Amino acid sequence: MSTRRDAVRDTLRRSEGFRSAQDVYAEMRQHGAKIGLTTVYRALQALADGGDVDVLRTDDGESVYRACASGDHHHHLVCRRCGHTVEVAGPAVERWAETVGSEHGFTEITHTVEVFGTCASCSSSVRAG
Amino acid sequence: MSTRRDAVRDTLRRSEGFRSAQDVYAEMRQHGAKIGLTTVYRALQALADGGDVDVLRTDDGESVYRACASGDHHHHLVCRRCGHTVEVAGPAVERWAETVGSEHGFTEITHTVEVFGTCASCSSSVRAG
DNA sequence: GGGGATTTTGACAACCATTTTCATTTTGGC
DNA sequence: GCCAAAATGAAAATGGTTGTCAAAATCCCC
Repeated sequence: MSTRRDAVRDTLRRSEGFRSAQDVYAEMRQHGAKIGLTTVYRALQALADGGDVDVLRTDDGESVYRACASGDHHHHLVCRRCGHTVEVAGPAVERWAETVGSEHGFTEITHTVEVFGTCASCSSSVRAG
Repeated sequence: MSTRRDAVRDTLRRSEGFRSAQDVYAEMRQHGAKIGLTTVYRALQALADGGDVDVLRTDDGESVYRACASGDHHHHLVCRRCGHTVEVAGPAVERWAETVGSEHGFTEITHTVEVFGTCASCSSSVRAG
């Protein structure tokens, strides 16, 4: 009985980058899906809790979601113009975080790492335009 | 005429970790300062724009501010229990972000890195309590 | 299938940090 | 002192997100 949740996940999978709850809702409605905003929020949360999608916060405080290919721990390289996202691994960063944390006596160390930039196609279209 | 702004900065300096705008406002009022919430927000923004304070977002979307000792680029090791914060440098991370970005054709690369953990005194008080 | 308990759904209201508005106060220049 | 420009702050607006609660769908045991 998770038709709705599956629909939300599918919508997310079809997207290249991170999408907000409101985005997902609008897109689903546009495609004729009969679903409420509340349910989209709940589905997104459940998906995030279950580790099926990754969440991050934009600079203006919106939560954005993405169905990632890898279930393993990874980070994101996000185009700040078009939102195109590449999943990247960073073993060096993992080790660094762990080291710097324990050097200062911290335990149960976690970290957030996101890399932003302008992707190749966006920088060429800027030059062209 | 930046008495207010200076007062906000001073309040921030007296804090160990990151504080929200509402925190700063409440504390200033408690100490008898005559200042409005709007002004605290404005001062915090100006300070952040000028690079005098660092900003980050909590998991629940609140913006929190900190007057950092170093004006240079650095990251934070934050205790998730008491908020105690240590400024850390990560040259390896800087290089990694730059490398991973250009490998994928991205330019104008920036990054956000935060490390969370439980600090020594918090983990010992948990064991004791 | 039937019936009742349980879960899911979604329209709407409530929340709450943050921003905007706008009238008042303060400041700086002369 | 006087005026224009900037700063201030109380109150209202904003907007993403969450809570409420009644209706609808689903499950489960018979």
